[in-house]
Amino acid sequence: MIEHKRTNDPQAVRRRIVDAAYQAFVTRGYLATGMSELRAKASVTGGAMAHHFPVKRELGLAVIRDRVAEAVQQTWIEPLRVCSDAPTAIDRIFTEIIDELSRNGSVSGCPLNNMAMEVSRHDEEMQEALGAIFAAWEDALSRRFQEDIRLKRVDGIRPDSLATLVIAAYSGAMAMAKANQDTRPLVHCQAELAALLASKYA
Amino acid sequence: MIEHKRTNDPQAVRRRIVDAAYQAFVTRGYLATGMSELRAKASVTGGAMAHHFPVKRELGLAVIRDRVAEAVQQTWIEPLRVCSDAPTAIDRIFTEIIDELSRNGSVSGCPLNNMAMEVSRHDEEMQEALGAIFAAWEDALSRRFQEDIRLKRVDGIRPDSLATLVIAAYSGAMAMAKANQDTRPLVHCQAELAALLASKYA
DNA sequence: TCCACAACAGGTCGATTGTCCTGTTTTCAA
DNA sequence: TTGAAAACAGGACAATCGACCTGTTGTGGA
Repeated sequence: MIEHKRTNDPQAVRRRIVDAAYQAFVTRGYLATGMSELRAKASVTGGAMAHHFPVKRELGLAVIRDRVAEAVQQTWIEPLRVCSDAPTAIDRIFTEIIDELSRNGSVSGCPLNNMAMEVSRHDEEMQEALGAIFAAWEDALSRRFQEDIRLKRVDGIRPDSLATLVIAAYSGAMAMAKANQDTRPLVHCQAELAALLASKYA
Repeated sequence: MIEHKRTNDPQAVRRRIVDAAYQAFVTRGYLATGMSELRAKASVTGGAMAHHFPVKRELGLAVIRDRVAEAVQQTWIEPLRVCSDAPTAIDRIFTEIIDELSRNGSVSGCPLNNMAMEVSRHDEEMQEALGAIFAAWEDALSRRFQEDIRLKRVDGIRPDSLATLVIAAYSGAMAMAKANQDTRPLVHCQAELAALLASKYA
């Protein structure tokens, strides 16, 4: 008799599945990733997968709520909080991303944007979850601009629309970089945004 | 005996297929659209479909080269040519798009961006075709800025990176608008880009 | 006129998709 | 200690995917 040792660690199994799904969804895409592929990557059986995520939708929602939101939080919202002002944070974030992309050699795109582009039209609940992350992102950036205004670091800007422009430029540049595997769009946008903000900040 | 009248108009059949595929690919997505769905939409049989497009890849390539390239040409490159200067063209293009989206009530996103985000990582040939369209777009915009410099309408700008920023902002705003079905990101970016360009143009 | 081939009809094919099933093992509360 | 439910194993399931098949009809050149 072969002794089949079961791990029976539901939290760890769930984490393995969501980790594998997050990595696969943002690199290969939600639709392009099959459940069997995820089972293999996460080293879980069909039974375990079905227990934690009976349908693919729920796995997608878990990835969005747990991982994508966290990624935006760490790469954008947190740096915005700790840096001295918005332009410094934005410039640092771009540099960070460009360096990381140069290091591993391939551009997989912005996780939030990737998911949003693919699934938002198909699933209302995912659309809401993704929209909430976009809103939080814009809100954090807009509030940072407002704080800079309050601290007399800048004048004559519209925090809301400027925040939208920065996010749009970042997302768009990421999309272009992903499309032809080239970091140049990000470098260009970093330079232009820096120049734009420098002209506003004294 | 039922008389089955055959149309036998290969060009029209091909056009029907590519039209249906273009519309489906940019609204529902390339992977999410099945061949059977396209057969129904284009009202063609499996035989006709197999004759014109034996594999789905070729249909995707045809859509990119015939329709997506044409869409970018008409919505961006042509207006850039006929308007008095770049800022005017950009502002008009944004207004046009926003109006169109408000009219039909839903945002399906930028055709080029939609296709690029989904398939560029999976297929090298499609990536090249999409990259060429992006390059032509950037080139047209950059050349327009250069011409404005030559005509002494503007000074102290970097045409290349500014062109990248405009395209990235547009693509990103479209993605955000698509994600939560709201034209506001486009309106914000239009305003910010207009302000940015106005400060550069005398 | 005839024939080779393009154009099309209509159905079939294996592979893969996401989902779900029946058992077995572990956990935890009573 | 016992029983119920959670956690997991391993495979089966129908549906759908893209691809491709054989046959028929139209077309244009020799």
